[in-house]
Amino acid sequence: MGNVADQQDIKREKILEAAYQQFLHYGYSKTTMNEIAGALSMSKALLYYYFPDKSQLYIAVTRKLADDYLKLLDEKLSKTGDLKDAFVCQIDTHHDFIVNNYNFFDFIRLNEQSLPDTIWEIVEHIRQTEMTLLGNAIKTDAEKGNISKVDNPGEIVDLLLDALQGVRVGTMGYRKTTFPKKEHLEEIHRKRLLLVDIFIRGLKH
Amino acid sequence: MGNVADQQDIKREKILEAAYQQFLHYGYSKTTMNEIAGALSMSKALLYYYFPDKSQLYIAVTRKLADDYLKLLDEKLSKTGDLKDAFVCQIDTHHDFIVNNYNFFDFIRLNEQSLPDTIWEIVEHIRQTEMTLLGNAIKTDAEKGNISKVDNPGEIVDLLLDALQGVRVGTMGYRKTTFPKKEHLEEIHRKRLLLVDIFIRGLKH
DNA sequence: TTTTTGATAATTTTGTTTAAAAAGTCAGGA
DNA sequence: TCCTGACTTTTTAAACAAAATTATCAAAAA
Repeated sequence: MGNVADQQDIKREKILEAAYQQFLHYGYSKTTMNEIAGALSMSKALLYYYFPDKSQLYIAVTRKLADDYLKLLDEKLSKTGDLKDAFVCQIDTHHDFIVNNYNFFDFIRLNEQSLPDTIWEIVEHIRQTEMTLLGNAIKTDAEKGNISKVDNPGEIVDLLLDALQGVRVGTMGYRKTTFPKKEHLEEIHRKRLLLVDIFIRGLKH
Repeated sequence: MGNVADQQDIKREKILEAAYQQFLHYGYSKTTMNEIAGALSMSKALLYYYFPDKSQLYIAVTRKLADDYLKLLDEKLSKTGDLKDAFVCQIDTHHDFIVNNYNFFDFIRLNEQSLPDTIWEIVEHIRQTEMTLLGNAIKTDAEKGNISKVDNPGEIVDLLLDALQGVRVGTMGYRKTTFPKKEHLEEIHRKRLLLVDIFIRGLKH
C-alpha cells in the first residue's frame, strides 16, 4: 500500500504537472499561483505547503524536464552506431526539446541577466551530461579506429557544443536577445547538422 | 590651399577623434556632449552644427572604426600564405580590434536589445566584407588543390564565423549578456584557434 | 556667407508616490 | 498531517515631479 511519503510524492508530481502545463501555456510571469491551484481544485496555500515559493516550483519543474530530456538522450544514444550518428542524435533530441517546450522557457528568456544560480546549475548539468555521453561516443569511435586518437575527448565535445551554440546566435543575425526566436529554430537545426558533418571529417585521419 | 569643404572635413575628423577618446574612456551614456565639446575647447552647439545628434556622432565614430579595421584586415590578409594562415589572421586581427576598443562598445553591450539599424548595418557590413575576403581565400586554396572543391565558399565561411561566435558565447558559461566579458577574451581567442584547426582539417581531402 | 556661441526649449532620466495585483503567511478546521 | 479562508507583505505599474542632458535658435564673430 502507498504510505504517507508516497502520497506526498504523488501530490507533488500532480502539482508539478499542472504547473508545467500553466507555465508552458502562459509563461512564468503570466501564470499566478492562484491559477495553478485552481487547475488542481486546491487552495493556493496548499501549494506553499509543498513548495517554498513560486520560483522553487518553477525550478522543480525545470529540473524534472531536464532529467526527462537527459534520460531520453541516453536511451537514444545507446542505439546509435558511429560518432556522426551520435552527434546528429544529440542535435535532433535537443532541437525537439527546445521546440516542444518553447513557451516554458520564457522565464529564462526574460530574466537572462539575473537568473537564479539553480537554473544555471541545471543548464550546466545538462551540458556536463551531454559532454560525458558524447565524450564516450568519441572514445568508442577512436578505439574502433574510425577517427584519429584524441588526447582529450571532453575538450573536443565542449568545443563542438560551443560551435553549435554559435550557429544559433549567428543565425539570429547578431540581433536581439541571446535566446533563439521560434522562426529561427529550423535554420539553426539545419546549419548545425552541416557543421557537425565538417567537424567530424576534421577529426578523421 | 585647403578650401572650405576641406576645413569642414578636418574639423569633423577632430570631433570624431575627440568623441572616440571620450567614448572609449567613459562609455556612451557617461560622456556628455558638453564634455566632448570641452575636450575640443568649443561650444556644445558647434557639435550640433557638424552632427545631427549624439547617436549619429557615435555611429560616425563606429563607422570610421569599422573601416579602419577592415582596411587593416585586408592588408594583413593579402600577405598570408595558405587558408589556415588567413583564418588565424582574421581571428587575431578581430581579437585585437575588440580588446583595444572594449570600452567603446559599451553602448552596444547595454543596448543590445534596441540598437539603431545603422549599427546593425555596420556589423553586417563587417561580416559581409570578412566573408568576401575569407571566401576568396578559400577559393584560392581550392584552386591550389590544398582543400577539396567547395560549391559555396560563402556558406562555409558563414558557418565558420557562426561557430567562432559560439565559442565566444559558450566560453561565457551561458551566463549573462551576449557580449563577452573582458576576462574571457583570451580564452575565446585560444578556443577559436583550436576550432579553426579542426575545421580546416575537415575541409581537406 | 560660414562658423561659433550663450541662452533657452525640449526631452530623457531618475526618483517618489500611490493603488492594484500577486505572492506569501498563519491560525485554526478536518 | 493535510488543507483552507482570511490576512499581511511584497511586487508591479502608472502617474507625477525634479534634475540632468540633449537639442535648438537667434544673434554675434570671423
